[in-house]
Amino acid sequence: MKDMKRNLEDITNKLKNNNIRPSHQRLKVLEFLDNNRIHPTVEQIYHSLYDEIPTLSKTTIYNTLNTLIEAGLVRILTIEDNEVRYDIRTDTHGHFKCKSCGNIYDFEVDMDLVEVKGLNGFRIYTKDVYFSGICSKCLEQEDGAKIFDKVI
Amino acid sequence: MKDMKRNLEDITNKLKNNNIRPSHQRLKVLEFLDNNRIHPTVEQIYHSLYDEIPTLSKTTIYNTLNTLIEAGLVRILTIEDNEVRYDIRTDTHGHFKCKSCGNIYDFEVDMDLVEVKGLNGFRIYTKDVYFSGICSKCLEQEDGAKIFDKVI
DNA sequence: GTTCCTGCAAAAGCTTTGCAGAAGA
DNA sequence: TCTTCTGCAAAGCTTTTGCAGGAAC
Repeated sequence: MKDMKRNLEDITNKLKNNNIRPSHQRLKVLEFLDNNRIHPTVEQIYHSLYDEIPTLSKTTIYNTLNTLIEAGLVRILTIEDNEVRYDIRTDTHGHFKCKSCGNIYDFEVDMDLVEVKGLNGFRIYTKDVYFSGICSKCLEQEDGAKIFDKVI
Repeated sequence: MKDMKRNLEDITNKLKNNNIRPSHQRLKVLEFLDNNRIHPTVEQIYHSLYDEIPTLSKTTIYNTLNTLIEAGLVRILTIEDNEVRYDIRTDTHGHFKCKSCGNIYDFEVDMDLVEVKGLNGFRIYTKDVYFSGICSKCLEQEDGAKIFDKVI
């Protein structure tokens, strides 16, 4: 288990290695993404850091995220209409959105095994998989059929 | 090959079966989506129909699309940030976006064969697959390496 | 006649831009 | 000192809402 100091050092180096100045705000944003794997929106990041940095502005969150995306340290998730989310995991993995609680879960998927027809001669750079439904926690708490009726 | 009249009749029935009044605007929007499988944006639909219906408003496009989505006749594609697209195909299929020409291609994918880890006990309703890269046409036209440098 | 639809204008959100002062190298 | 970063205010876009007139049933 990493201690906080070590973690901060890692994040600082991550930024330095990509020629991004490790400003306080940038460190905090990247640290938040690293510690909270919830695929947050700009609003969530802003709200979470606001107590700690009362002078923080949303512009800075946008600036920082765009910088991190350009450097390949973060990627955008366009899971659903009108909610842009950000993910610190940049390797290929799937996302599941629960229609009941709204949480987004990561899952592992081996896309190399997927059979695809109609892309002969295409060069593929990125592969994304997005599922939606009801997560196990929500299914335990409520009657599944009731939820089904609610969301459809 | 279907003639135009027959096609219009089909579309009218499709609306009627879903308790949606087959107004002129709605017919034209659905017809456009059916004839042009380009996963258009609101802007594209509006622009394409404007010549034919000069009184058309974007509000109507939005209203119509939301009605069609609610009825399950159309679905939203959230392929990339800040461009919402609409698809008349509602069965499971993949989408490929070419980073060079921007076109979106459909492809067939058998998601039942995909091995997934981490979703035990989850109920899955929808499965979406989104790839990006360079399409075969663009690869033929230009040197692949050059395009690669350009988009990365 | 009654219900539903269209489209204008305005409002509401989210994201970007311009820029001046602050911070960092 | 010089470059880069932050954050306020304003602008730019996309989408939604309120509503009055019009169309469909």
